[in-house]
Amino acid sequence: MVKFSKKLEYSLIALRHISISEDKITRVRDISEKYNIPHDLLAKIMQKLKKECILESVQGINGGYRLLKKLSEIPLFDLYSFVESSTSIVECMHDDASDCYVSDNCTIKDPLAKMQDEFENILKTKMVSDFV
Amino acid sequence: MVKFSKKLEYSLIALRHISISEDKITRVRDISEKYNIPHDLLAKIMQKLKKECILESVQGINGGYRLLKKLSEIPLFDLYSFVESSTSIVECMHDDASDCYVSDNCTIKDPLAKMQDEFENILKTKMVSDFV
DNA sequence: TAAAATACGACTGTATTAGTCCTGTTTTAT
DNA sequence: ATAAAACAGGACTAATACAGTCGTATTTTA
Ligand code: SF4
Ligand code: SF4
Repeated sequence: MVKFSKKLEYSLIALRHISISEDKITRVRDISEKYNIPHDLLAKIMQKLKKECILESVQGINGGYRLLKKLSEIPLFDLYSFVESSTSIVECMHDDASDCYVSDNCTIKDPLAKMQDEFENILKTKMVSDFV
Repeated sequence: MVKFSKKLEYSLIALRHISISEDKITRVRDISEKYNIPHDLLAKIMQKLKKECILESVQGINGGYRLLKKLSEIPLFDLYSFVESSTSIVECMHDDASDCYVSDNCTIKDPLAKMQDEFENILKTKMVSDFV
């Protein structure tokens, strides 16, 4: 199936929300309550985005998150690859070795590789700001 | 995650194989053995493709499958929608009602819908013959 | 009439995603 | 000081979807 994960959707929603509240520090709880997103899950996504230098965090009782980049400078592909466990449309294109037992006689690898490129290009072309 | 199902890959491999063997009737076993695809699983995929008028079947001891269409006349999208349970990249775009609890406040539906169109256009543009 | 093929529903196993829980650290207001 | 409220993060559980198996029936031919 070709389907985005909730994590990716939640990232988009959260980044959009933070970008709108401008300078102000935004709490995870503000976002999770407004959009009915599970707090703990969203929190971990934000932590991940911090590690990837998209957000910065402030701890403590008045803490929260703030944007480090403009949404127009974040390709959707980045978000996608940060958040998803794999970015390949088929098993054999993962970074680690393939263990597909068809592989040796597989006749469709090359065309699929091209399609993967097309898909990725869409993700690389679109910026997070396109979702605001 | 954005990933094709094995069913779709097996369909492509099988259709390619049948198209190469021209007129001859092809048994499921021929294909499953050659490409290490589980026989029973492939059999059900072929049954599905028969229902969708891509293949015709002959029962009995010399039975098997034969192509009804040219591969260049079968969009990948058709195969995709026959074989996958859902064709939408997010939950709320399924045919049946959405039960995403973000939905009411969701800010990203429209851009995602456009992206879905782009993805589908790739699938509609490519023909199964492009994988031969 | 036995063998070998398709037909098909029900079932099981497995992988991934989604969500929860628990404990820790940091900062601030009181 | 210290309690409250925020981030930090690992471990766990639950839900879902995919992949594969099994059993039985039907069809056809040698
Ligand atoms: S079937 Fe072919 S394309 Fe698919 S995972 Fe295996 S080797 Fe790759
Ligand atoms: S979060 Fe928004 S885009 Fe995603 S499924 Fe829910 S309503 Fe649709």
